[in-house]
Amino acid sequence: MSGAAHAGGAAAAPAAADRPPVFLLTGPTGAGKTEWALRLAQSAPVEIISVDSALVYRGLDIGTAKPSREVRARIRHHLIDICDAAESYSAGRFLADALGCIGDIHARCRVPLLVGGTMLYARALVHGLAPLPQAAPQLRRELDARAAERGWPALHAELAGLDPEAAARIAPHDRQRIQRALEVCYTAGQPISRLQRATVSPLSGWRVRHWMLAPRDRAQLHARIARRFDAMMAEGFLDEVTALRDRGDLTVRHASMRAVGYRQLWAHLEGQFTLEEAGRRAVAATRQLAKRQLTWMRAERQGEWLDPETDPASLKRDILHAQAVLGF
RNA sequence: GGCCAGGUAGCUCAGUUGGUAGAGCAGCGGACUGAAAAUCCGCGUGUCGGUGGUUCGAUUCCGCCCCUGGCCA
Repeated sequence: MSGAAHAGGAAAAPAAADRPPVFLLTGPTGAGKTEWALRLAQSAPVEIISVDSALVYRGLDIGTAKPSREVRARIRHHLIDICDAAESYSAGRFLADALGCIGDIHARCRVPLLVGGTMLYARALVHGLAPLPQAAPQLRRELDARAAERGWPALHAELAGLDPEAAARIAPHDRQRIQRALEVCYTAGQPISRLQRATVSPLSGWRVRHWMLAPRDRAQLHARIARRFDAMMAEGFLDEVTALRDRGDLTVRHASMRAVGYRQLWAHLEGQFTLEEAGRRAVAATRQLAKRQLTWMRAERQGEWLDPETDPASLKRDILHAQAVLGF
């Protein structure tokens, strides 16, 4: 794994102030992360690395609120449009990609600013990811078939026999985690719970500043989410989803088409409900996503809460100060 | 104006043969190690439209009033 080079013990790491700097900006969807990061990037020597599981897909632009080509031409962005919508990106790929980008940016004597709301990715970056086997599509299909016949609780019971520790913390109906745990047990020949103990933080050798952007109250965030969805529809979100569906090779099972908004508009195109109903559901799903993101954020003790009203320019000095370290 | 059907949680509705009520959705809290914008776990007090009456007791039965929809004038 490419992160191994940076995963050395803390004893070997240089003093905190001398470590290469990495900035991370997370927040719930609709909090204004992109806008805030761009304003900071106007005046500071940063390059942005997207921490977002949907921005990686080409063709998902309007519904993901992807920064425009013009903006990206002005300020360098990474990990956007790197996959086809039929591909399946992953936390593991993200970690390897992000670490690669960070190294490149440092080599240019610039400061990496990681921005996004995919909290699993952000956690993988800050707290690490165990060296686990990749997804095994064929095995997943087999497990799906068995679950369809016997139900997920039966597979959960099977997991309890192989890896009691993992089974104890996974709910009997949590199909995704049961499937993953069994997949790892079968392909690695070891329980996932044991392999996970080998997790190390890839950023321990670097100096991480983690900002968490969130509006003061939830109602404000909900209002922004509703407004943003209306704006997306006005920009042609439905046409975007129609075009993706017309490709013919995508289904609701693809990760890209499970994204908030895409999934609901797709269902509308399938005739499952009216456009109005699809819109209501899409907005509700977005609010639920924001709530889950806030749960991750509250659990993250190493982040600094940042009010959206904070002027990004006021943090420019922190970036410049950090950049000076790279000169050594 | 007359007749009929409704008015119960933020929304859509169920229910109580009279002992003050519960589903789905929404919302809120939580979990989270290669699908994560995913997946899963937990949380249900609301003048049962208003008001009078019958009753030990009314959201439930009766009267009147208000509101909504439909039909008839």
